[in-house]
Amino acid sequence: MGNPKQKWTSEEEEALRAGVAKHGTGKWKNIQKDPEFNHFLYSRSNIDLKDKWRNMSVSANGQGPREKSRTPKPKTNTDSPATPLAIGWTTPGSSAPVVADPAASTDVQMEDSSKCLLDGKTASKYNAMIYEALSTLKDANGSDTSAIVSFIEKRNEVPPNFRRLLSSRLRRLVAQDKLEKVQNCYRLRREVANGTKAPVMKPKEIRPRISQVNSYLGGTLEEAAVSAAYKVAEAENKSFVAAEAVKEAERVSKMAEEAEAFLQLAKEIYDRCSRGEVVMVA
DNA sequence: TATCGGGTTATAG
DNA sequence: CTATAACCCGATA
Repeated sequence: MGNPKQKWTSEEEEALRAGVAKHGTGKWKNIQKDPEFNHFLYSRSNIDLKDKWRNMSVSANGQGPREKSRTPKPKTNTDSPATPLAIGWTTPGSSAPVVADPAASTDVQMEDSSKCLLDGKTASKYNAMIYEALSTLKDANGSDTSAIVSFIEKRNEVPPNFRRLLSSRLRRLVAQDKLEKVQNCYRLRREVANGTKAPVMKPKEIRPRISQVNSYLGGTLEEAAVSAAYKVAEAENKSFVAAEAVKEAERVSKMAEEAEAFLQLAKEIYDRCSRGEVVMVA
């Protein structure tokens, strides 16, 4: 009766992946409680996390462990091309060298203005910091930029132009209805009472992109496997290494989504510049 | 209590 | 119909 089966959003999947990378597999309750991920996973139980992780592992493996003896699928796998791709993973809080991405062609046609913007990984890292900050300093009216900056600066090493960077992120999140802005303060916005689903965007929109990206990469397994192995080192799970490598592919699709939004921001800045306004871009 | 693995139901193709 | 994703349940430490 009251079970319309709530599908997992990509934000939730991302949070789960990050959580596993941070805490390790099996620490489902820890991940769920972690303030860094709770904002995404508050509506999921630790059991849900476990089940979801199992499902993701299965689909990443091609076939699998979770199948007794059904129709054997001699599916001709779609792995052939090889495109160089660098994958760098940094857990929030530790400063590790982030490998610069080779100007991922996200198919968006625009003359220039591809530089000076964040890549997907960095962006979601900052997003996580923002959520952590806002959920920790629980201010009913929200927190202003300065408060957020100082909170994050206390816990993480941040670049010198971080304040400006943060402003961009905040504006982005507000535009996505993830945050609420009242006067100069920002505060979390959790979507309550989701009848069938209250998505800010339909997953159908980005699905095609995923296949697009999937074909874009392919022979990145060497690089990906290395970083993936590092990522789940504490999880010491042998079969998951390959699975994680594939997971990185889906992560790239997030980048496409982010890039799209950044374009919007860039446009805005360009707009203001052409209007004679002086905009500093660090 | 949290985790795990098998089982069940809902949904997409 | 089948295959898969989300959810459920009992066993176990």
